[in-house]
Amino acid sequence: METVEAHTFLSQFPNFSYLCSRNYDNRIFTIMAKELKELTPRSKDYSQWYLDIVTKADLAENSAVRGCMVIKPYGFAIWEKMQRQLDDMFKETGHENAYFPLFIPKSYLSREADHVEGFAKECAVVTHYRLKNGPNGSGLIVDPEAKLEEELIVRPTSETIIWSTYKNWIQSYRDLPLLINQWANVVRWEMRTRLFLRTTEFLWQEGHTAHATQEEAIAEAEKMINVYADFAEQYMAMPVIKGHKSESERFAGALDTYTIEAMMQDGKALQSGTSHFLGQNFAKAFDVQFTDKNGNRDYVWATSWGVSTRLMGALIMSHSDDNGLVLPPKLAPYQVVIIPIYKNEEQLQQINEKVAGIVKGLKDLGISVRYDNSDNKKPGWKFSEYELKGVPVRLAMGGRDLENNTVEVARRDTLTKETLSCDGIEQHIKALLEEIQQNIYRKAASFRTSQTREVNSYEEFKVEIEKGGFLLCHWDGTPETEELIKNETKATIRCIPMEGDKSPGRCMVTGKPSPQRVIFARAY
RNA sequence: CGGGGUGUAGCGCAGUCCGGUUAGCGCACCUGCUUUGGGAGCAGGGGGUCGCGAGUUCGAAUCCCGCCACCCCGACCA
Repeated sequence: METVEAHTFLSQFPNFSYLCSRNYDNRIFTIMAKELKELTPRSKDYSQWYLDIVTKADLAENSAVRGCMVIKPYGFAIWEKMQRQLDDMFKETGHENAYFPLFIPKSYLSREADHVEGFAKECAVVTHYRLKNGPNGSGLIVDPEAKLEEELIVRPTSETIIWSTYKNWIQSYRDLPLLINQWANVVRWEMRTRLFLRTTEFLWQEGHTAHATQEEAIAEAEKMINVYADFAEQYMAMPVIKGHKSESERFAGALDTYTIEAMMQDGKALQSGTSHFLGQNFAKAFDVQFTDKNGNRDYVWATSWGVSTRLMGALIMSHSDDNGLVLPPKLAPYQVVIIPIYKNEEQLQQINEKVAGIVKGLKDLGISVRYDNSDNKKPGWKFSEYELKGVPVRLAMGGRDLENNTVEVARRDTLTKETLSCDGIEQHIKALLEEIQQNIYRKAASFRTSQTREVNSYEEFKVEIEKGGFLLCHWDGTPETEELIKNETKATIRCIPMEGDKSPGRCMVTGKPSPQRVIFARAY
């Protein structure tokens, strides 16, 4: 794929300049610009559209916040919907929320060998606790007198601080299982960032559980990957494949990592959530033992699992089209927007009255609705605005509708519209929202199916991987073969699927036996 | 850390090679009138240390030197 400068790209495809913002922030978002180019079927000469979701942090041109992002109110409303739903699902599965410190003493991080190796390279470190005025008015400087005895790490993930706390919480089998979730921000100083998908600071939830037995911990890890898959499919309308990570793609410190993998509209894979079986590694590193029913001491068994604001990127990249966002009704901050079309104040009053009844009817059915009768924007402007924001259903009411007792109903997913009677419109819209939710999912699922294929030889693989999508192949299970394929094709094993065809075969590279096909793809 | 590129109005850009009126254009913003069923039209208006510093010159956005910032590609990664 050719390389295109972000601004050049955006000037060619101006309706994707919703990746820019207007009047808030002057940075272009180069997120996905190259990839989204493939998704741009047409182009209108709009030059200033923006999507009120996110801006890249621009704090005094400070490179220290490079790769961070500011989520604007509308974007955060989407995140809140996701967060609330996930939180409900965690609670239904017996988890409780708690909050742990942002700072982790450096020594904690080094307790678990694999863990430190995985994260040490990308940690933000606090070394001092005070500033002072520099000599000759040179401004604020770090006070060299205020050096910390032990540096503090800004958490890249919270295993270490949480397990050092669990040590004090767990004495007996009666304290188990311990099922805790934390909503928090974490920092990973990646060399290269991508908006939403890999920001330096991000919001996420991390669950950390402790169990009396290995079986119970494994069951927990599986349970949570299923929760994530349900959320992705039922709420985000994004089909995912559940599976195990290969050894080399595993979380630092885990014995097994479960993942859900989604396919974006450019055919690339996005790891959308992970759940880890940690064995007794952290229990041993932090000396968390309990006494069982028989009076024996043993280390507890652990899991951790998380999803992040990356899911917002996944949502955008799964469904968006040339007119902007397409939100599944279950996650839309408002599911219906109503726009009046009027020639004068008197007519607006009539429409206001008519619409009030519809708004009430919709709200009674649990549908979130916004009536935008602001008079500083024209109807056409509003139409485009709410399309950009991905509002699933738009109603328009004007003079003609007043006379005929009708309303115009437009759906975002298909961009079609029809004029319907106001009688029973609320029930119709309720059904329509469900239909849109399903249709978005169907569309994504059939796309994924069309981009997934079995490949049996490495020669064929090298050709097919260039076309994108998921390739189902036999692999001999060794890190060496995996590494070879990655180096030669940039494709990685996304997962070893938990479901589907499990017939054995022979590795496409080495010819050695393979128990089942695994998914290869290029990934974000 | 390597390779490439870019800094000019709130945003997107032209102008730089080849120095020369008061630095332009589109969008956005403000005012007025007409409009309102897919991002309105016309008229008028406001807004600039040309990334920063030093130099060459009668004269620098433009040439030279130094610095800074940001973006893309790669290594790394959720």
